[in-house]
Amino acid sequence: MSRRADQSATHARMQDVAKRASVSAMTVSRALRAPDQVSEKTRRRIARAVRDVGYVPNELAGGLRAFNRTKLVAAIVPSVRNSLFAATSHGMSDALRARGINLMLGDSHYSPDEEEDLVTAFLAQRPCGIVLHDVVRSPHARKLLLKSGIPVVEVGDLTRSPLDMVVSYSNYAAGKAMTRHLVERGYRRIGFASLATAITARSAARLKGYKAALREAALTIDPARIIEVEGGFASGGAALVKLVEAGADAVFFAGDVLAVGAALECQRRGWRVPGRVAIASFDDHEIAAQVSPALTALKIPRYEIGRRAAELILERHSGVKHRKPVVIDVGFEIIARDST
Amino acid sequence: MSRRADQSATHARMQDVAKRASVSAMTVSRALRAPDQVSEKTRRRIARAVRDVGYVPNELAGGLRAFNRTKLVAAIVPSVRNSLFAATSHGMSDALRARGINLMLGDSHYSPDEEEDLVTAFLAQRPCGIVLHDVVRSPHARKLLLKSGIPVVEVGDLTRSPLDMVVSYSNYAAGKAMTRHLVERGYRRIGFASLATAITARSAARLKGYKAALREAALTIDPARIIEVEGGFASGGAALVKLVEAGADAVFFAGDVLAVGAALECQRRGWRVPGRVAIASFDDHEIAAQVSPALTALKIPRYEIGRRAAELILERHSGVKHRKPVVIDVGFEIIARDST
DNA sequence: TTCCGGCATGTTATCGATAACATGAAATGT
DNA sequence: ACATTTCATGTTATCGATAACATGCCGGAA
Repeated sequence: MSRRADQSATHARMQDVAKRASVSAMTVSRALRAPDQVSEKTRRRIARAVRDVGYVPNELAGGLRAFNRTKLVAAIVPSVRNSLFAATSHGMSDALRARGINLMLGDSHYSPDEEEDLVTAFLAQRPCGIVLHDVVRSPHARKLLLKSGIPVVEVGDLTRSPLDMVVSYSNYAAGKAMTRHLVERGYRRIGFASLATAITARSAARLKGYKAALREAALTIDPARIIEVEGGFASGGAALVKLVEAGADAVFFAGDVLAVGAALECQRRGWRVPGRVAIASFDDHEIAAQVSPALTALKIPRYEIGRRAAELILERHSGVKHRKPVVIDVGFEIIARDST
Repeated sequence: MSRRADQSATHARMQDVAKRASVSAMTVSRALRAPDQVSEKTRRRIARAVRDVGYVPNELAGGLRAFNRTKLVAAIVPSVRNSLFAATSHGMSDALRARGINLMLGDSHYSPDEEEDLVTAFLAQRPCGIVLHDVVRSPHARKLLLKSGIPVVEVGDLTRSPLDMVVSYSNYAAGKAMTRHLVERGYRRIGFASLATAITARSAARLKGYKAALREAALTIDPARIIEVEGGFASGGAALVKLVEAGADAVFFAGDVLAVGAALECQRRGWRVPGRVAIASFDDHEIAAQVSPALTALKIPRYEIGRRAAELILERHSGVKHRKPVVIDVGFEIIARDST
């Protein structure tokens, strides 16, 4: 009896397929990866043997020998619960599946420590690419990523000096553009609500854009009209109330689903939007167009970002030498609706 | 010069660390995985060498030799965009990270073909566990999963005969319970809207529950008051209008975010809820409590499901022999709010 | 006929880590 | 003091596939 007595709970090996098809393992390997190098007849025999034994290639072994890589792209998001990242992941996944590459997904919970752990854990799996949905703060993690030689794409914000490549819109420009939009509509006491700027660099960039637009319009920047809150619908409602009490005639919600929460709060209170207060949203969630009034929002091409990021990784793999650093600005768009 | 001339774009190997610390590779291996087998002094020397060269273990090689598995759990969801699956993934991820295990995520787009491809692709990576968010329809995929000997957890619906293990609530029982709730509140012409029952077995089970409850209450089942729609807010609104026109005095939305969309539609039209029509939601999204009126909904412990699924996989790995089949019912709860 | 070249297939070495076994020194027991 | 265990470490073989090289066969050019 062979060393493989415990047949039941084990995968068939290429060797098993080979024996069944009366060829060598190498021929099986070729039949699967380079069918044109194998004669029609043996190829058919092998295909049958593969099905008969239920053979599933071992990418662990194959990847190790062939390029010391798996056919997986690692993605690290600050929070899997956030549907924005889901859209980007979706774009990546679509672009990668065509090439037989799958996704490894990790959640850093907005923590630099967890981010560093994840980077290490993922690098250990030898992915063929890495996508980071936020700026990498840990210096050690940056060092490891650089050293790895693996294509890295950052998609959180449009930095000028990416680790390797970046695909994004500019949070600064977007924050500025939307604020300018509010100024143009005649609002003068514009409030700003976002997630904690200390933990997400994106929020900080948006805030800078907001301030720049106000300065440009010679409006005063009132700290009482700038607040940071947790994510979530309820939180948006609370923020709105606070800002209106601070005298805001419009509020720019630069985070998560805050704006929708604010709009719902207004409905409950019977506040007219605009009129009592205008509302602008950073992200164009499907629901932003459904509440009444429909919300003015920034449309960020999230899916597109994922797709382009994946394509960059694939290009790098097929030997394209990018002129570094690679910085791709996908832009954004303001969808003016009834809330401003 | 060694075969490793191209230092820049390559990972350091255990051998490199070993040389630097003047020990054998095996000692490095032990220092990392079983530190108590290595003396304090050499352990420190190795730790320093690891940092100096920026060594990241190669799980490809390690996994191959040690157990022919990676430290990854594969999860297949029908759609990554759906935040319900995000909650479950989150629960899994939290439970797994503590053991250094990460997540591989695939999106089947509700297609059995893609599901089969994904199962194959994931099995090829030799994950240490698999979680399926839907019933596996492809017989070939089922065969492969069984043969693999890898712990498999299904979390889509509470089937009596899982492939291996199942952690879920009963879609049938939930559909029945919510319908009964509506009956008890006095509604007699209860409509039902869900995603296509042909493509998601879950929807079909919910529909059966709905019908059973009506039969139990001796109410007629009117096909004109049962419709299938696409997911999304807008879609829910359209469904509501259609069902009200068909004479419904209450609608049970058994899918995605349909109920919220319906509530928003009522706001736009100025329809009183309840009064003109009552609305019940299958899932207790955060937003269901935020719209006015707040929606009656089923609370499904999504996070909990993910956590328990992960724990089952971990148990299996630490040698626990479950008495198969393993069926865990996590139950559900009806949160009665103002919409019914 | 002879020789060369392409085609289908086989053989061997290897990817990087680790299980299994081996070794030598220090510690312990009697 | 000697046998025996314990502990820290080293050596060798191996996981399963594939790169690199080798072989043998057949057909056409010379």
